[in-house]
Amino acid sequence: MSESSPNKQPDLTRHTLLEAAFAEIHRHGFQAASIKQILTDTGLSKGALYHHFPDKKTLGIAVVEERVRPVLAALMFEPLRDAPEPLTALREIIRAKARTTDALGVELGCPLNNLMQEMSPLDEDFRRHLGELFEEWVAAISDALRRGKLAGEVRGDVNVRESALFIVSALEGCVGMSKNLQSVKTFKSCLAQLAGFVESLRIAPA
Amino acid sequence: MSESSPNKQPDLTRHTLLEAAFAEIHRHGFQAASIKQILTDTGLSKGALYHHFPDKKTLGIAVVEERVRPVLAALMFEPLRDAPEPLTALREIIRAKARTTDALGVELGCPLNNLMQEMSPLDEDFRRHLGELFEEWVAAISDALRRGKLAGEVRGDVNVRESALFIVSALEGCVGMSKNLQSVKTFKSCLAQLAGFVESLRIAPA
Amino acid sequence: MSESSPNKQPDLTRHTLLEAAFAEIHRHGFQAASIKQILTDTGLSKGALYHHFPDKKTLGIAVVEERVRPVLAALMFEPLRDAPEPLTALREIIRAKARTTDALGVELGCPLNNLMQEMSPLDEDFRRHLGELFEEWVAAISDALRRGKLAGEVRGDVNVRESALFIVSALEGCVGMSKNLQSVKTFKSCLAQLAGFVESLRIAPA
Amino acid sequence: MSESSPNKQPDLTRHTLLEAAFAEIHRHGFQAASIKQILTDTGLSKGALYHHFPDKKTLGIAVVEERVRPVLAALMFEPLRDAPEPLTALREIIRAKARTTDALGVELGCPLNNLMQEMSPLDEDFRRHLGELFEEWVAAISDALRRGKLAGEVRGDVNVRESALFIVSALEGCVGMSKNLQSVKTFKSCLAQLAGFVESLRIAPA
DNA sequence: ACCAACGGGACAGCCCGTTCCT
DNA sequence: AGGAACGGGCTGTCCCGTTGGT
Repeated sequence: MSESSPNKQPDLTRHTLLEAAFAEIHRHGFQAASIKQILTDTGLSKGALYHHFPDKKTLGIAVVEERVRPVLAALMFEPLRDAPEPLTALREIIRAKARTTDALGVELGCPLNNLMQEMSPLDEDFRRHLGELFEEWVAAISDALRRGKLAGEVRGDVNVRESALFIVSALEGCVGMSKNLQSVKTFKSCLAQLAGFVESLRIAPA
Repeated sequence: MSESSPNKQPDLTRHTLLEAAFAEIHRHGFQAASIKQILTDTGLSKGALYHHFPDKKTLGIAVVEERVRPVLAALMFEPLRDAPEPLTALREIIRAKARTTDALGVELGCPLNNLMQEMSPLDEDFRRHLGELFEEWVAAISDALRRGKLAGEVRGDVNVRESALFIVSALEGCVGMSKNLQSVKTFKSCLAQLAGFVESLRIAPA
Repeated sequence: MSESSPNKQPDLTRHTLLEAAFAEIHRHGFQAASIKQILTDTGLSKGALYHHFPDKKTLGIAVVEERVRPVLAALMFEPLRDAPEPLTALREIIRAKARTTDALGVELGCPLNNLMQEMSPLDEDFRRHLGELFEEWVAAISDALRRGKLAGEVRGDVNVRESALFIVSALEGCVGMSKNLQSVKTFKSCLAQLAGFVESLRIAPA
Repeated sequence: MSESSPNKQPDLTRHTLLEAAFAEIHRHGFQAASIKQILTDTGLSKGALYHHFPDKKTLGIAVVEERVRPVLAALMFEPLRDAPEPLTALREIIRAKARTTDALGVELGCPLNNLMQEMSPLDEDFRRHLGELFEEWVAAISDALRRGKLAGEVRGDVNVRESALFIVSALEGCVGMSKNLQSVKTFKSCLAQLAGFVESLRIAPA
């Protein structure tokens, strides 16, 4: 007790900032994201923000690591980790994505993809962090396909790494396309094609 | 004080501005593109630019219409127009893209895709112009697949529109992915997968 | 014949410019008046304007001399010139002003007054031209009062010059006040008071 | 890089800005008032100003409310408030105004009147704030005249509201006129006429 | 007499980061 | 830990005037 006036929950403040920064960046991109807007949204002040993050760039990278990564992991990596039928699991993830995406999701697109598109050519640090996350994603799918082969689910002639790369690329392409067309419907039909591609990797049932 | 003299080739000035604006936008995105930089690059003045374009946005849209569109048409639309074997032509376009793309092309990505990712959620006018161009692209491929069906080149059960959408989406996804990874090699292997998908639409040879 | 392409009616062009400049200055003041807007309104180009007027300031002074002065003379000076009963004529001018002024007249105020308020402290040339016009006005009323004295219409103890100054000042004050309040009604009641003041200069009827 | 230190007296900074803005606006009008000049005059920075006022317009209105209004109240409203002989007090205010006005006062005119002339037709917010202040002034004089009637100082047939309107209008007209002619002398003789008008409202002494 | 093209400067708005204080 | 005050720079817009041509 009698800890003086400062906030007792610095972690909460940090979390609040991260969340608002994520939303602002998601909406406007990193460069156009306004520090002032984040502050207004949170009701905090410059002092709070610059106490937790030395500058805007560090904040941005923290958003990637602490906000984007966990969500991606929960949605894309975990479900594949121990799936007994990895290929089927992958297909179901894609179908789930198609089902759960709504107008807002289509409007703003994938945060990871947005940031990569914008920042990769501009800043090496951003590129490294984003690239690592992307590689993890590809690796998760590669692993799934590899395990699928061992389980007799995936065709033996499939190039695991290249297929995984293509799947992620095509998925991001579908998100981007639907963002531009602002159409949930085309997003779903596009993902259906991707699910078809995934199925084409399966060993034909006797 | 002004020692200048009116240009006899205003169209050239306009073209010069468009070209420099394209390069600047391609490198930094539209919002971060600097008018001043464009002026420095071209050696022209504020007055010159303001004479040809009322504001930055109009300049940006002019870049889309007068600089991005023609290139895209030449590379992607024209070769499909009268091809006797449309599916093969499409596959060759993809392969050609893979061959001709170098480090710079990978570094900056596809101008159309970049602009769509950045501007579609922010500005309705941009979205409309970019969306139209995108739709033309999809239509060009749809037509090709349709003609391929009539020519007995494409399988009858192929959903023409959906396939075309997916092909363009995946292509843009591949470009974006390689931009992020800054890797020409992965770009090519990713396009190879796409070429494989295209081939999967072909009627199996007897 | 065969006079080549230039406009056959340069005076018309000049007049057109003067008229548009008057309107633009009336609406926004001299400094905020936009050359470009005048050009847009007239459909003419920079070349035309700068052929007839060396710069914006000269244009502004020409508006005063060639557009404001004649109107003021017709409305305020002429009716007093040869009036047999000058004081009554003056009162009638004020009443006529009250009758004929509508919402638009109240909205923008008196062009002469507006320009004097804005430009007198800023530019000596403007001040001189506007001051001369103002003095003419005062002189016209002074003359009327003087002639009214000789005709036994105006009291002998009236300070002719001071009264004239006050009448013009109060008139401009009424215009300005009503412009601010955007009220035609108060303009009229204010002018009624002024008419009352003018009447107070009359010799009391026996 | 910044070697600055936060001010301990933010109110002083705000006051300084307001004062400099008042002077700049008084001299050049609102639209032509230069933010940069205000900053130079005060030795403050863009950031300081932007911290206290969101934009130029807000600054301008704050000048009206916090700088113009109090002065006007002290000079024009207060002396009338509890005066036992309101009409005499009003006359004395006018005479005092004539005595205390010097070349500078004549050169720049009345801040309230200047702003009303310039901004009323251009901006509704300005018009509202300025109009309210103006109405307060008219109300102060109306009250005085009304109380004068009760005290047997003012004639019973005087239209209180209209007379008050006219007095303020004529006063502003006199200020404007003298500003244009840059003449202190004519200002005083003009005010003398106004004082005469005020006296004409008095009940003739038995 | 009139025009398109262009020069160059100024302005308000906005932004990110820093410093002192509590 | 958090807040208010402030620095200083940059951007797009816009504007007035000039020049070679027709």
